[in-house]
Amino acid sequence: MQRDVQEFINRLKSRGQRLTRQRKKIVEKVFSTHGHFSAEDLLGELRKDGYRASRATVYRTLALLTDCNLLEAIDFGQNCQLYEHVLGHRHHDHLICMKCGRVVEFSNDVLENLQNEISRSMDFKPISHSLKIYGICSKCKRKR
Amino acid sequence: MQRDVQEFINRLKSRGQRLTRQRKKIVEKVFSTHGHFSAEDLLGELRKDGYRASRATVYRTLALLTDCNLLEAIDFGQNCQLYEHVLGHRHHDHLICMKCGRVVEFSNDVLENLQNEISRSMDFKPISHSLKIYGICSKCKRKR
DNA sequence: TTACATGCAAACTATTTGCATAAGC
DNA sequence: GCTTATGCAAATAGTTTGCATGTAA
Repeated sequence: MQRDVQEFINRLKSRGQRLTRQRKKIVEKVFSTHGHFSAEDLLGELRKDGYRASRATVYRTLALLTDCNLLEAIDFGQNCQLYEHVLGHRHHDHLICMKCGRVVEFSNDVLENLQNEISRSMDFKPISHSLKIYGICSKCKRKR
Repeated sequence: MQRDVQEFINRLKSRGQRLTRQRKKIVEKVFSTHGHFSAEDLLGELRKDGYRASRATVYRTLALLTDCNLLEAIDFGQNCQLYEHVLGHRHHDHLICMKCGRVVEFSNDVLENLQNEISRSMDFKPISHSLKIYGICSKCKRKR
């Protein structure tokens, strides 16, 4: 958390951009939150703290953090853009429960390597990827 | 193409729904088009043919086709919902060029099996998945 | 002091919906 | 003729933008 905030300040400086009151508050909130969150979630959290930042500034700051590679934007489809921390979190993919919406992370090196191999065999230079497996999570399976 | 249209008619009937002039025209266009297309692309194609169907009907018919499992809706992120045929097309994943936007399909059984294994090892019942690998395609690599 | 950031409200994009009218079966 | 589908225009949701004003450095 402190490290992320510090890193944000560094990257802002190196870009000649400013650390405003709003950015500071937003970034602190972003990095004290865990898991995936949306712009609207974040705005709600800020308001709950009695802090009012404009919706536009929240969106602009999320874009800035993504651009600085401190946040990753993950598209969970149709108007569902979520964000997650980058620093200290290795790359992972997602299992998404179609019943309860729960998102579970996983990572697997064999899978990563295989994807790279496949890409190369198609003369394609892989840079990043997104894998989402949809199905039924353990809790929901048991409920049936 | 004829098979898809026929299948659509069958599924409509079994649902007690009607084959309207608009649906017929839209479905013919959908299945004579290859590759990925958006609702707006489709509407444009229809208009180019001098045929005017309302935007609402195009959206409603695409949803119907998806519901009938004749089309698959693939989310290419942020306001980029594309569709592709299902019948006669085995499951595949996508390589997406970050330079030119070209989309190349691939499929790999080892990859599929591995995903299923991983899911099971996490007590998750996989139903479907979406894998997109972003990078630079062969043409764009050569251009550099 | 001056360039950059904010807040507001309006614009935008893709999509959905309510309702009167049209048309399959 | 009854019920489903269409077309329109308005609504929606999430996000972006123009511009006057505020503020960090």
